[in-house]
Amino acid sequence: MPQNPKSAPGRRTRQRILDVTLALYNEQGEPNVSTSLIAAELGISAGNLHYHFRRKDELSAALLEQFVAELDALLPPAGWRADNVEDVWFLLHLILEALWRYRFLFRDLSGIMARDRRAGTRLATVFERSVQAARGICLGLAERDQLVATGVEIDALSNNIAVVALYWLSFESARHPRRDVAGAGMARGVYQVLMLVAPFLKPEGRLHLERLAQEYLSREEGG
Amino acid sequence: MPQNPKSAPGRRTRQRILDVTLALYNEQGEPNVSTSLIAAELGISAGNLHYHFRRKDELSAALLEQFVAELDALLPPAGWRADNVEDVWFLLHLILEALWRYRFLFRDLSGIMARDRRAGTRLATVFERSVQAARGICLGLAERDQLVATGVEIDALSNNIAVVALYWLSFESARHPRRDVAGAGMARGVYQVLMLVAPFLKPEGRLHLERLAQEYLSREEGG
DNA sequence: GTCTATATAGGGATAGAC
DNA sequence: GTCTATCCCTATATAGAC
Repeated sequence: MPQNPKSAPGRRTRQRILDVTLALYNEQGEPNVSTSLIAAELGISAGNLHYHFRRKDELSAALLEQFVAELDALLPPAGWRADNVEDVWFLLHLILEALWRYRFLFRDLSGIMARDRRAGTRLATVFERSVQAARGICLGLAERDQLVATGVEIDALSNNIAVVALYWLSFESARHPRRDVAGAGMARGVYQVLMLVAPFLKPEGRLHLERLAQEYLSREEGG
Repeated sequence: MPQNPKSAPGRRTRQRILDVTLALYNEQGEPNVSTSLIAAELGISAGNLHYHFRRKDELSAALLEQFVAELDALLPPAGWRADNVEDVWFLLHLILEALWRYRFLFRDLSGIMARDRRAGTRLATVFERSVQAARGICLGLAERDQLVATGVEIDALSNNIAVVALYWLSFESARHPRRDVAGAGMARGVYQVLMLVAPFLKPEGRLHLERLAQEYLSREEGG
């Protein structure tokens, strides 16, 4: 693709800033990262940084937008129903990857919401959609006679799926400071979520899941 | 109780500072609360505040100690086993109350750990003990033939109990910004945790639990 | 678009009087 | 123990040259 030497570098700089900022936020937490640090890390001046993003919260807001966009693309639409356990597995894996990439957001959730009300609404929407996706998993498997549960149970289960999926990585890194959580942590997260569903599966599906799980976990923890 | 007018006011001031700081941290997040704000809120000078706590992190650390102490007193000892579902219910309720009182900690978990390694270790220990307490619930009910699950299932279940118990309140307040989460939120949290255990209970215990749950939830949401 | 230099604010922390 | 006054530093943000 041809690149206009006038405009293309600008776009790339903007994106480079976003990338580096995301990395720093994830490492040290948004409140602990100063604009000067970001600029230094990029090898540009603070002034230049402010040319691209006038204020720090514009930068943070842009990252939040990226996150919401990525998760929005991943989360299935409103009426969606899961087909089978393998699909659920794969979907969960993609979602946990996205959560890991933007894990800084989960550090100061209420702080973000307190400072910027629009951001809060945005996050609340994503959370709500997550619960709905979880419902889609349960209802889909129920409609295909793979899962048996009452309405009340599905309600509770959907909530618990969302909580474990969203917070598993935070939980793991809090529990094991200075351990690299990324790879095995995500596999384990998917596993934990599916173990929520397992008790409601019919015996054959449950066995199938357990076999999948063991294989998956050993592969991830070995590699 | 007789109070020495020389020493008693000092002790009370120190505690008043801790109380007000805790409230502000919970409302606005630790990084967003300045020492001057704390002093203003208390109606004392910044200098006086620094007389009691030389540096801000000493203040934060003191609050963390309070939290660990309170939770430590609540969490059952290592070899503990649950007797019945009612006890579990009550225990969970007390724990969620403590988590709610110190909810600011759950905003910037990794930030806290990054800044102060001792604090991180401290929190990791509490998390670990929470998982062990969850195991104590499962194993206790299993030993009394109220619960049926394999070792693998109990492992996964213990982790999930801990995650939901620890993060439920964060989840709820992120999902419903500007709603008062305290009362109904805690009841709902206990309910969600017990719904994790329910599928592994024997039929009679499960029914018993469901009846308890409905009653409890309606009471809390009504009042 | 990028730099250097600078303004301005705010927060943490100290000194010394009362 | 408490106050007032003040210092120092860091961080955000701006101005203007290149």
